[in-house]
Amino acid sequence: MSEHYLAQEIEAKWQQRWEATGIDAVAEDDARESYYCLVMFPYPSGNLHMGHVRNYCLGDAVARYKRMQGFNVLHPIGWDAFGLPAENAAIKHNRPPAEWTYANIDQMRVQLKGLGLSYDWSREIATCHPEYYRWEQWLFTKLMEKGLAYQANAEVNWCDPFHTVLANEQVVDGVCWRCDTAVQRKNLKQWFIRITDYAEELLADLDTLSGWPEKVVGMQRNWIGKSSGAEVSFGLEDSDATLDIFTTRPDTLMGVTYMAVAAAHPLAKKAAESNPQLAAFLDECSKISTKEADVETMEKKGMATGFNAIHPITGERVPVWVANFVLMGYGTGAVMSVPAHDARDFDFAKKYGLPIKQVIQQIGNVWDINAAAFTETGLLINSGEFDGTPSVQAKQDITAWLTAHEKGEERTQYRLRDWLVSRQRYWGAPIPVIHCDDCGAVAVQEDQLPVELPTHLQPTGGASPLTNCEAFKHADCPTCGKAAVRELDTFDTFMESSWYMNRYTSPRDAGAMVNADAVARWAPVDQYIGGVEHAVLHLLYARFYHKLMRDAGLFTSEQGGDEPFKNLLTQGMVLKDGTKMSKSKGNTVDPKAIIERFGADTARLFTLFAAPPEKELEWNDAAVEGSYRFLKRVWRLLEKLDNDEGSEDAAAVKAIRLSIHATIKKVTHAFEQGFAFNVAIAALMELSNSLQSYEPKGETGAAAYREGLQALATMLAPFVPHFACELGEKLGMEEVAVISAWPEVDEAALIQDEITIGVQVQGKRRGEITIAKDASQDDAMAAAQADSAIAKWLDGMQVVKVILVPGRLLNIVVKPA
RNA sequence: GCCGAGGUGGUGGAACUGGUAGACACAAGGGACUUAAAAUCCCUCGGACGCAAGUCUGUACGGGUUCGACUCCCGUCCUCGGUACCA
Repeated sequence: MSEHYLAQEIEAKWQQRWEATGIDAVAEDDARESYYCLVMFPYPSGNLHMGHVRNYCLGDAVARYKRMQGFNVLHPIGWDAFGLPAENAAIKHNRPPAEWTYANIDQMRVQLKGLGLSYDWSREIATCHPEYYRWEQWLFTKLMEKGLAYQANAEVNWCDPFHTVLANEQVVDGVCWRCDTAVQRKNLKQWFIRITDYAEELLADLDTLSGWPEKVVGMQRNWIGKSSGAEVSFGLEDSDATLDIFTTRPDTLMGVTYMAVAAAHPLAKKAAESNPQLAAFLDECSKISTKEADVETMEKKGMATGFNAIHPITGERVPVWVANFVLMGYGTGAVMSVPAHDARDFDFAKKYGLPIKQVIQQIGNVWDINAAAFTETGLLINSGEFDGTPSVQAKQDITAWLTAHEKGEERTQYRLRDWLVSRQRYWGAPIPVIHCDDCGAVAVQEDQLPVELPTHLQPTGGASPLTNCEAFKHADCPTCGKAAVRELDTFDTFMESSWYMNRYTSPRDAGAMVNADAVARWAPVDQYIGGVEHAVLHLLYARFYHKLMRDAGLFTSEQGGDEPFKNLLTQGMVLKDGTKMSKSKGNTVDPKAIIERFGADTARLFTLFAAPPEKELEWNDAAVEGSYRFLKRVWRLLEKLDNDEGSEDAAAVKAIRLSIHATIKKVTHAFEQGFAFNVAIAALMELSNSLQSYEPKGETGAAAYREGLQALATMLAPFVPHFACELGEKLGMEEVAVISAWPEVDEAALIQDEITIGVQVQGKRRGEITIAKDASQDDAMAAAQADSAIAKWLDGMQVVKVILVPGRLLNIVVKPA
């Protein structure tokens, strides 16, 4: 038996066999317990990149392991097929995005199959199919009925030369990526979904997500950003209008020395009418991108409007300024400024010579208020009747005062904003609305769905081609029948990726968005796996959408749960040269080359071995070959399979069986606790090394060797399924990657009579001793004293304390006698 | 800026609940086999001193807690991800 390991041949053989037997398709009537393993579906960019490979190898390892544990595993795949890159490619190659997208899907499907991933291909979906997005349109019309979808104005990045809206990604250093022109803010009427109505539930249910990484739960909690404070109404001099603001620090209200409003605030616009300098400043403010990072890191600037607000308690006049960091649409577009107790207000006041009035005194210390803002809590000063009150109490007292005088009230505020779902783009799902001059925005009726996107249009880089597509544009008003026009915006692609996990449970259902029985059978997803970059947006929208679907009556809490993903594994990025591998950075590694050279199993093994799943993986071409060499070494273990010459060696058999079963325990633990596959594979390598140096002697010796090889083949199956199946076949086993059961630990094999532990003196390692497994502290101490290497450190010393950590070490604390 | 994560040999990483730092690999160097090469096998491999035995030192940096700290606490620096129109 000296055949070579021929990866390509083996992989083709097993892939054909799996496809022919349809082994990965799940049956609804299967009696086994259900398990739903989901990987984040890919955007069909055309080529599988290493991030995909990592994601899908992790998912496949989990799915295969669960199958081997006896579960009926749903493991589906599909395509997140709408999006900006298709439009960019369409412009570049002068062919419609649909053509490009479908060609990419075909290409990537072949690549995925080449990796030997155990997907149920009969459930494949693509979000650009009308049969898919029609249900998203349907749900949107239901949300309109409930008032959960609405229209409002919002600012976008506008490129004037191209006459188009720019995505944040297309704004580089404040200018358009293609023409280098400074972007402008433009106010457009857009569609929103009221995710803020669900803020409280989205926040509360985070506590139920025990199977999620704490960091993701924390990030979502911060993103939702619940804060309590007060809404305060400032008067306006010579006007009946008020200037309303929200503050989390009503205790600092007496320290307000100016107000700041957004450039787009009506008050700012009004002031600019008679002030050309201010008008120029507002124009300057409109040339900042809408990215939060840009807004927060730019130089803070402002200008007085000439208007004055009236302080609600003192009645004093407070100047109103325009500030470039205050944004219209976040809250009321106005803030109160307390330079003494807010770092940003402090810097702004210093810059423009505005007064700084300290109203909170640090307890037990004198704070130099001219050096820095004091942003913690303390005792009130300079606050009239509130003097001497602690901050916490003052928050309540001042809010109560405002409430009593009808100048404010207690309020809870969320950082979370409503979800803006309309995009001024072509390659997306049409928003199912018709605009009628008489009836306004009317939802398309259910029997008229889907509103199909014309797929033949060619984007030009300017306005969406839908705006010129007469055939699409015109429709009759569903209410009055008059000629009207369709909504020409399309949905944010996060809409499609927010509910695909539920659609997979009944992907071909033509009569409903999801089938409640199928949801009951599979949902929620038992294990979701995807990139950590989705920790907030995608994962928050999907949680929200799941609740929307539940509340639309598509399934009940009992059937589908209140949360879509029970357990979450956020894999780290695949990096090259220390930065995210991405097409736009041109630092991608093509998995194809690795598969062609070493085979899919080597590619799979390496991506799982090179780093723990949740950590970033720094790509290293040279290290891949090591994984290949490991497979070859395992392969050669077959050569000793039928050896049994020599006389039985009970000690060697005991040692190898200990090694086998300790490995089973370790690898199983990796699957059950946190998916440390890199450590699991290292353990399998150690077992392989042990088997390599082991000499099978006699009948029991050969039997132990076979046991070890079979365990190795079985445990390799989730990682390198083709290799494991071939190895298993040569060992006379059933198809290990699909049928065989996961090996069980023989506890008897793990029992050791003697163990070796380290010995420390003063916490420093000075030697080791071999003692009985259950030796007492005195026995261990005696053994240590009998060891000359250790004894010399005890010479002339008095033992103060002895610490025995069972199975680990002995630490002897001494002092000079 | 804000939120989150991370920093351990030349490299990727391991180290259980605070308990022998560097498992398992990669790279490198040396050797065996070979006419030669590939493949394979064996040895060395954090740093300093030392012929060696060994001793000291070492987990980004500075402090602290502890019999004992990569692990816990305080502070600093750096890198990466997200930051609502990339997906």
